[in-house]
Amino acid sequence: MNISIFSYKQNIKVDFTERSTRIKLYAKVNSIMSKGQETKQRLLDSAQQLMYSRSYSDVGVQEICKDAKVQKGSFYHFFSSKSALTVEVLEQLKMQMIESILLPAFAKDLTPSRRFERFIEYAYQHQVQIKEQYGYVLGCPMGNIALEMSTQDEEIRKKVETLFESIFYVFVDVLDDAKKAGEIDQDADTSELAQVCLAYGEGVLLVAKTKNDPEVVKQLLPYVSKLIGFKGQNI
Amino acid sequence: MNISIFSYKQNIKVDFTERSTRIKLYAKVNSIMSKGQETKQRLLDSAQQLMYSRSYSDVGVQEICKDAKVQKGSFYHFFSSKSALTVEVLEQLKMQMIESILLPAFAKDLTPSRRFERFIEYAYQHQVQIKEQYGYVLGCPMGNIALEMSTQDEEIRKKVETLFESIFYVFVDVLDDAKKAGEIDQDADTSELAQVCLAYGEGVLLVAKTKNDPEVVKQLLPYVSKLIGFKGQNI
DNA sequence: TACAAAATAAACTGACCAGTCTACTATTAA
DNA sequence: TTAATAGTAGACTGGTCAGTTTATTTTGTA
Repeated sequence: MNISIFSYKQNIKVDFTERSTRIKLYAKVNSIMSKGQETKQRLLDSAQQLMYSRSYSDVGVQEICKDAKVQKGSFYHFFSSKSALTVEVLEQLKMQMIESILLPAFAKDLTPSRRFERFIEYAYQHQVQIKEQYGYVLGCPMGNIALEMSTQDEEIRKKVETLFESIFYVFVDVLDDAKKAGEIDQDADTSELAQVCLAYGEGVLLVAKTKNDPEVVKQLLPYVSKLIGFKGQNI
Repeated sequence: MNISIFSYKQNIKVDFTERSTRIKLYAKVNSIMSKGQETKQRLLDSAQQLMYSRSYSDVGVQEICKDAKVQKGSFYHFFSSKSALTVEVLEQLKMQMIESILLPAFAKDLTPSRRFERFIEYAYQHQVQIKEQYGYVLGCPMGNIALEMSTQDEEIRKKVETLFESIFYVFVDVLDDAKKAGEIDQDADTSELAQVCLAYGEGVLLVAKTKNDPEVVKQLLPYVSKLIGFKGQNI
């Protein structure tokens, strides 16, 4: 139950709060992690796993502790509340998402439009794997929590909002590249297009989860190129 | 707490399970409703309101009963479970959505592309009103429940899936009209485009809810025309 | 008016909720 | 070695959860 959904490297911090997508790496070796930090990490991993496969409300602190083999006293030693834990889970989720999907997909070895194609393939493969593993398409872990918790927990809502911003900057970066490469209109509003891409991606994952069918991702996500307006392309 | 979110007319059944969007009206006067049926309706309305403004899990049977001024015994007289109630709430939600937004927006007095513009305006105005009323953008009540419950309650997931199908048929209908009118490509796959529209709409509402900002709807939803590929249009 | 069915009231399960508390045991640094 | 700090253990709180049960009242119909 503690295998991470994304392949996960410890303690790599990526800063997307600046528009430039410079990456800062604070390399730390796993073995340096103290016993306490390992316990905390187990709690974060269990919580992430359980909440993603079910929901925030359906997973209790007790169950997270049991899964992580940690006592309740320890839980509240590391986290002030379930909500505070969730905010940290979301941060971890963002790092994993950027590292294991966005950065590889949008690496600059291909043309911007090809990067999008690779992104679509990764997103599809990811949902296929999730369905094999859990029996359900789980969609986007951030979108899921956002819709469930936005009206109930302002800290969580804000956190998801900033996560979306981080992803947004990744899209802006590729779209700016596309503009430079002449793949899209010179007067395209890349900032607005990035928001559009994010929204469409979330929507496709929502529908895929509802239908419990990863093929929805494969079928619908390519339409993102229409949204962006890549020149000379028919999906 | 019992004022419906959508203006609601009783007992009008719209059949969108057939691709033709013929409407069957079973007109029933309110006063014919028996006292028991009124109680049931109060439970449905309270549940809809409370679950939309918060979430499925955060609203308990007890709270629904209190809001509807109904005793727990009565609740379980009308509904076999909270899940069964929710399925009926979803059905009611679909009817209201079709009646108060989709049918008026996509009425055939305008060209298909103009109907979409009207739809966007309605969707935007609706979220503005919701935010005024609750202090929060609540997004799509079906999408919300879908993401929260799809992996936990198969009946609810299936119900949302069929609701999405009903909405899908409405979109197919307009898109077919657009094809006939020559507003889109003659070889456009209207069925696939309808799915794309649905996904994008859900995505935009998800982002709007996350940012708690109805303006997101106004800004992003118009891009749907790019997705559809209306000829000679720049958003 | 009589009677069955529909509806309501309210107390009651047993399980679980997030979070607290106190006592205990490692770990670290002086 | 000592003392402080970090981490762990697990019982416990008051409250809520979905759902049950039994008795009673209201309603429609014959």
